[in-house]
Parts: sequence; structure tokens; C-alpha cells
Amino acid sequence: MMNEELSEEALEMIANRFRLLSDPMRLKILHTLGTQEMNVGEVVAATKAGQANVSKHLSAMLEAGIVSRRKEGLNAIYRVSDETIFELCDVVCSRLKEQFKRRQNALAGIST
Amino acid sequence: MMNEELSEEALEMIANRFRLLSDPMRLKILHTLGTQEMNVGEVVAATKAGQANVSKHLSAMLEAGIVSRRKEGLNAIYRVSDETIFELCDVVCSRLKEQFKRRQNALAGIST
DNA sequence: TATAAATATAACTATACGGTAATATAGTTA
DNA sequence: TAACTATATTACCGTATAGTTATATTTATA
Repeated sequence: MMNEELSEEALEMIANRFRLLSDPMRLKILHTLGTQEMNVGEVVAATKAGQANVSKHLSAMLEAGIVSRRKEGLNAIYRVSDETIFELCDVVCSRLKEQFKRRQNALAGIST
Repeated sequence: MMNEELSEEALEMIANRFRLLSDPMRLKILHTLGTQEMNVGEVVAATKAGQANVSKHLSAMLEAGIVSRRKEGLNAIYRVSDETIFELCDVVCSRLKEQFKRRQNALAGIST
């Protein structure tokens, strides 16, 4: 039950999902989008990143099914379509906080 | 409450944590370790990867606090010290399954 | 002390990836 | 149709990263 074999292919798919989350700019875009819909220009403005850069990141996340897109006139309107993203970030964030707190406590007894 | 500012530094720390999980070999090592303790040689044998490669990956994850190490004679014995790793992988895995099922259903009505 | 074994580190290579500038592609409006 | 706007794509560059080979380091043993 526990130690199922994980195929190389499965490992790569999981790794690829994590890889999409392993870039600060993509995290910033996702955090900027949050639960709203935004067009590319709005994301560009909010993140202060280049248009091509934002577009490329959004395309990558679209292909992975992390965001979805709809067109409205000239605008491409994106939203986060995979809510588990936020769950993943929350888990990581909590863990990091915990970890730093533990390290801080480990240093608490040292005299300056 | 929801849309807190996330500093560049925080974004990078979170991204770095995801980056460590974004490599199939590291995932394989973590999955191999599971809840057991193993020395480097055992991990090398189980993963069929190079010794230097495994050692380097373990070092990176050690520094990040994902695994811990203890020495016993000649051996370096590692174990996963961050259980949230498995939680993260589970969430991703479930999401991927769901996503593929949805795509499969979307194609169900097409005549071959 | 010399040798062997387990692990870590350094140096190197090939590749992947992020950012940017320039250009292409729609879609809109005059 | 021509000019304009929003977005996407291409080409390129610099850097980061995974894997490998060779070597260093550490500990045990003859």
C-alpha cells in the first residue's frame, strides 16, 4: 500500500508541476491573480514585469492547467483554475515559518 | 486578510522549496527513503543513480531541512525530516489524476 | 601506518530556463 | 482599408542546474 512503484513518467509529471511553482515570478503572478480574473495588461502592471515575460509564464501555466483563459475583444482574461496551487503554497509557507522558528529557538540560549 | 503582500524574499524562499521538488531524481530519492532511514549506498542501489549524484541531491535537501543526517561509522544515514513533502506530493498527484480524468471524459464522446 | 570503504566535494559539460527585444497575430476602431 | 491595441511568439543571451568523472575526506581495519 505505502511503497507503490512510481514510474519515471509519473515522477516527471509531478516534478514538472513543482517546477512551474519554482519560480518567484510565476508565484507572484499566481498570487496577483488570486481568486480574481485579470487580463494580461493588468497582471503586467501589478507585477511590474515585462509583457512578453508575463505572457510566456501565463502560457506555460495555461498549458499545465493551472490557469484558464478566455478572450474578450482584444483582451485575454486569465484566472487560476487549479485551487490546489494555493493549498500547496500554504503548506510550504507554514513549513518554512515553523522551520525558521525552530532555528531561532535553537539560537535563543546563545549570549551575544 | 486574503491578499497580503508577499515580499520578493518570501517568494524566493517558497520558490526554492518547490525547486527542490522539481527534479524527478530528488523525488525518487524521497520516495525511496519514505519513512525509513537509509544510508547513501542503499539509496544509490535503490535508485540506480550515481553515487556522487545521490550525495549531491541529499546534501541539497539536507541544507533545506527536508532530510536529516546522522553518521554511524563510515555510513551517513539519511531520513526525511519534513513530512509535509509527502503531503505536497499527494496533493499534486491527486490533482494530476483528476486533471487527466477530466480530459479523458472530454474526449469520451468522440467517435474513433 | 598502510589500505580499504563510504561519502563528500570539485571541476567540467551539456542542457534547460528566465528575461528581453523585436516581430507577428488577432481584433478594434477611425 | 489603415492605423491602433492587446497579446503571443520568436530569437537570443546569460545563467543555473543535473549528471559525471576524478579526487578529497573521513573512518575503520589489517
